[in-house]
Amino acid sequence: MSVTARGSLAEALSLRGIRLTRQRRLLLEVLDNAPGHLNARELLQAARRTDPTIDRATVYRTLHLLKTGGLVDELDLLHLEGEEHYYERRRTGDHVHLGCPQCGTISEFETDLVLELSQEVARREGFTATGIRIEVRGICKACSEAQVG
Amino acid sequence: MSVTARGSLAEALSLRGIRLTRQRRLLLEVLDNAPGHLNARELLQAARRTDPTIDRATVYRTLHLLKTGGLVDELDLLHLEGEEHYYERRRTGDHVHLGCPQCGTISEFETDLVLELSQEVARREGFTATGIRIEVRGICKACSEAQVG
DNA sequence: GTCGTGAATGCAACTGAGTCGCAACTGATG
DNA sequence: CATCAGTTGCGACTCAGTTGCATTCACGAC
Repeated sequence: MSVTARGSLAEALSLRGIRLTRQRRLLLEVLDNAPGHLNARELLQAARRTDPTIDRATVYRTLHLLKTGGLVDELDLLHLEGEEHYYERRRTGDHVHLGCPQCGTISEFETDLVLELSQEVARREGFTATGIRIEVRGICKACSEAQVG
Repeated sequence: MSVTARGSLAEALSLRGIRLTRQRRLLLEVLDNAPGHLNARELLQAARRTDPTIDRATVYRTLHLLKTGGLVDELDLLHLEGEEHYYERRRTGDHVHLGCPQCGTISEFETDLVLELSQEVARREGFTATGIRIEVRGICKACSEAQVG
């Protein structure tokens, strides 16, 4: 349950010579345990439930750190939920975000096509992908079934 | 060269019962003739070269209209060039944006994998894609060649 | 052509995400 | 435990994007 128990994020930080402060540990924990995608405001709110003194600027600075370190991915989820950015822990399996504007649901989908795409980009363009973001907008199964009957 | 000559955007608007005002015609023309991707501020600046009285609010309202009408796609280009959104005319061929943080170049890449992806999403999830956005971050050919020698 | 009307515009004030400078504090290291 | 560069909290700031409202305009009816 704690980040230090799971290890990787905190370890990755200290490996990069980044100081592990109380605030960073807390933010990592919140990100790790979040059920869905969080934006900066939600991350701040959640963190303040544990440490009410943590500041907005710290959240932004930490997110920036995690982004450039490749530990967290920044998404906007097709602006289905708002204009802000959302953040998620970077995982090993690349995945696609599916957003349905009708019900507002964001789901995830894993497919080898993501890997194939980065390979094709490398083969045909000589472009070495370090990160890939795929967001699909459309009508989810539940909504299309509800529409038909 | 003019939007009305090319037709589709302006036509598509009037088909939807959307009034074709002087300002909208101008914005469509600018978008159509733009060499790369424009953000709202750049679009405003470019439009003001022709009509100095056009307002920021009109630009945002028009972009919103074009987005929801599916005539324009909104991108953030992995925030390589800034935190704002960028806009491009929606075309028939789906394409992928390749962004290189080292040189700041955004290039485009067409591949059947985009179509395959939307088909796989439909087959495996029952999700009917209406729009798809793929942004790849990585090292472009020029930069990796420059690095090696 | 001109008229009437609802839609669109310009303007100015506002909201809220994200940034920055700085003084106070603190985690890692010896 | 002393040191100090890196980090935090704070408050002020920037700027993208929105909104309410009075004025203007596109466009169909006549």
